[in-house]
Amino acid sequence: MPRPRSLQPDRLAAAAVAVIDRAGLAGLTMRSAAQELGMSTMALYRYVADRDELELLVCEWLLRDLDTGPPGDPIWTKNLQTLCGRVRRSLAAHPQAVPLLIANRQRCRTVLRWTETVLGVLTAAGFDDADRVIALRGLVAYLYGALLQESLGPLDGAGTRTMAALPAADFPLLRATASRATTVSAGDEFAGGLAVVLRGLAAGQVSRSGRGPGDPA
Amino acid sequence: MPRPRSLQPDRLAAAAVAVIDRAGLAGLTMRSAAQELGMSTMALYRYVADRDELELLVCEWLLRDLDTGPPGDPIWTKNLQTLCGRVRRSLAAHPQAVPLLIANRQRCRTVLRWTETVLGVLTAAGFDDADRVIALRGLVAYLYGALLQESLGPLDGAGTRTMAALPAADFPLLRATASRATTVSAGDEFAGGLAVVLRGLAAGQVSRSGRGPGDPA
DNA sequence: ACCTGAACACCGTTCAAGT
DNA sequence: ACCTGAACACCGTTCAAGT
Repeated sequence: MPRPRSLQPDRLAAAAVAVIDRAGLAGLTMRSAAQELGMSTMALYRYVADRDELELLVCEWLLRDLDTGPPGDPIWTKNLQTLCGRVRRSLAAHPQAVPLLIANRQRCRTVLRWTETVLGVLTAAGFDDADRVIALRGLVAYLYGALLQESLGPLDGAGTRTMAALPAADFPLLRATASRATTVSAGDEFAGGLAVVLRGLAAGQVSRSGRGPGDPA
Repeated sequence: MPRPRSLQPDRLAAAAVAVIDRAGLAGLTMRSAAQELGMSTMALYRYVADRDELELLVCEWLLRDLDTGPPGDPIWTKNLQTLCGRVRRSLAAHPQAVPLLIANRQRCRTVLRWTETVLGVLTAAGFDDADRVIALRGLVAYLYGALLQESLGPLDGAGTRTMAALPAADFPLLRATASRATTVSAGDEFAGGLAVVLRGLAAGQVSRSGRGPGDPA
């Protein structure tokens, strides 16, 4: 006697995100997600093959409203700014989920569509071949790093306060900068760093040196 | 009858890193680290209070040879390039440990000393107040993001190959870029992206706009 | 077909016991 | 003091059973 499915995948993802928001990423388990839905743990396996698939479902759910279309501004750096800002906006309400998105970035279809659009902007701006690879990876490295910093250690968080209390003799600049940091908003920090990267991209072709600074001499 | 300690903290950290290199970050457990040393699991708790402290020990061990002194080049961007390259070099042999370092970045003394030196370079270059905060956080965001990308998805890794096999109709640029990416070395990628950020920093004062692109309108 | 609960092999950590 | 092993409360997942 077949019963109808009691769950939409959307509800499962939303429940998992609710757990993350309340208990952190470490608090998300198959058991806690099931409990959030009032189901047995094993019932989840009707909807996802394993925990990995649940994480992917969460990523798609987080980005469900992400506009991956080209912004269409005549200035290409402005388009990249908009595209990065949209991702940040999608995650703003769920900062603790950021590491989960980064881990699943290469399998999440929405991320792939977003990346295709970013590449369209870069291509129209004249980037090609290895330069386009480096421009994309550099931009995305900043985006992930910035979102991760916001997620793990907000500027007004405990880590910053700890640094502001460091011994002045050993860490004078770190102390001063950490104190000042508490007055910089997360939005200004993100926008300011992104402006640096975009100015660097606009300033010319990217490097094509043979050896990186971290490579063996 | 007191027995002498059978272990130096260094040996514990080295054993934990050996496990990470062999079995990945998920493979590091109190049990696996103890087994690597031929001790009982609980013996480790003579040397660290908990798993968190073991992770911190690993971070300090990974950076034990990191030179945190100012490079002393007359060109300040070159100094930042050197300082970032040193960190990358310290982690080159242990890529799987990168997420662990990022998670512990605010408690690791070596990271703090490195940051103090970076701030010295930025200060000498004329950065101050909020601009210095944003320059530091932007540079570090790139550094963490780039190391994380190298750690989680190397340019010649499975994720890139998957993207290169995407349907050409939906992802033409992503396909082409992923194919091209396999021919870009990790060192060139890191150096190229870093050059973008440094060029952006050198190009002028950082942004002081009131609202970020990911903030609510 | 959908859902459940017991069970298995893990995990970090507490605690009492051995030398 | 240093180290051990059993035990507890977790975890993801397998499997047999219920409706």
